[in-house]
Amino acid sequence: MTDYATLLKESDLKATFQRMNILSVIDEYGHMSVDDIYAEVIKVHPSLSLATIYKNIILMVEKGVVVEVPIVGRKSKYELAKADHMHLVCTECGMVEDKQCVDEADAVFESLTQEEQFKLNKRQVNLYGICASCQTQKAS
Amino acid sequence: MTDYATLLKESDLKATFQRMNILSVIDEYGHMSVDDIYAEVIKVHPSLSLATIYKNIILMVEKGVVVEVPIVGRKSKYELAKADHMHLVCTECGMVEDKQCVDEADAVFESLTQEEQFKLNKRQVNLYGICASCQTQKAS
DNA sequence: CTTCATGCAAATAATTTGCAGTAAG
DNA sequence: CTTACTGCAAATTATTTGCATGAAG
Repeated sequence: MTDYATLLKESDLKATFQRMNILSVIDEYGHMSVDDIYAEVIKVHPSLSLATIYKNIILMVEKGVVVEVPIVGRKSKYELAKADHMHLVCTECGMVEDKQCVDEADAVFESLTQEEQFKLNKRQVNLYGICASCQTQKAS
Repeated sequence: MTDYATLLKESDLKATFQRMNILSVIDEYGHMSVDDIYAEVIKVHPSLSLATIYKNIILMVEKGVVVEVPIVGRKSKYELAKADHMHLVCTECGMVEDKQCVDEADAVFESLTQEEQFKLNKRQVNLYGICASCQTQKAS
């Protein structure tokens, strides 16, 4: 994914310099909070305002370009919309890693919710723990 | 669960009127945001302050008495600590319902993370969709 | 051109903190 | 008694909004 302009236009959003910057930062790092995005983006475009990030995150989430990933004990992060997947979340360093969904599990969720007349739209699986890198650091 | 006093003392927290109120409200409704708790609790104890709720939620989460449930597009809710389970979250009305975990899925998560040297501590599964009651309301 | 987006500053909402007064154990 | 907890008000942080200017299509 590099063509953020097309992505934006397909969602009826003008392809501004600012929006493309925001998307590219999210894309590059994978999972970013509003503050993370701001910190990165002003390196390239120092006058880009926090308000613009807030406004655009809200818009892009509405349009489905970007997805919110709420996390225990931290501010939400945002990622580019993509195929359903799970998250490994390190409770030490905050790192978030994508992990492919497991069909077996998905099938179970599907049937579970159907029993209950619940119309399932979106699955969110976050696995919290300590990443390999933080484990070795703690050991030392 | 009714003995909030014991629960608190076991966690080295004084069993104050305020804390027992907060716990009983969470217990009664299942999943409550800070504001929800405040709205309920002042019915019984009108002078109980929001600050007290914030301070205690933080404390009780640290002590493991209460658990944060972060939710897409809304403020986090809190529930009493209990056996691992999943959540059905209605994106219309915000209702959250507990649903028992599925052993098969858990086993998969366990092995998936082990491969990766990730030390898994806590699983969080949120299934977003529309609850039966909101579906019938929309139909009408 | 026309419409929508940006940036700033100001407004609002959310959360945290300090501290004097209370209550729990 | 002693220590920890509460409530209030003030401080901070987070998020939203209004509006004049500027850029996209």
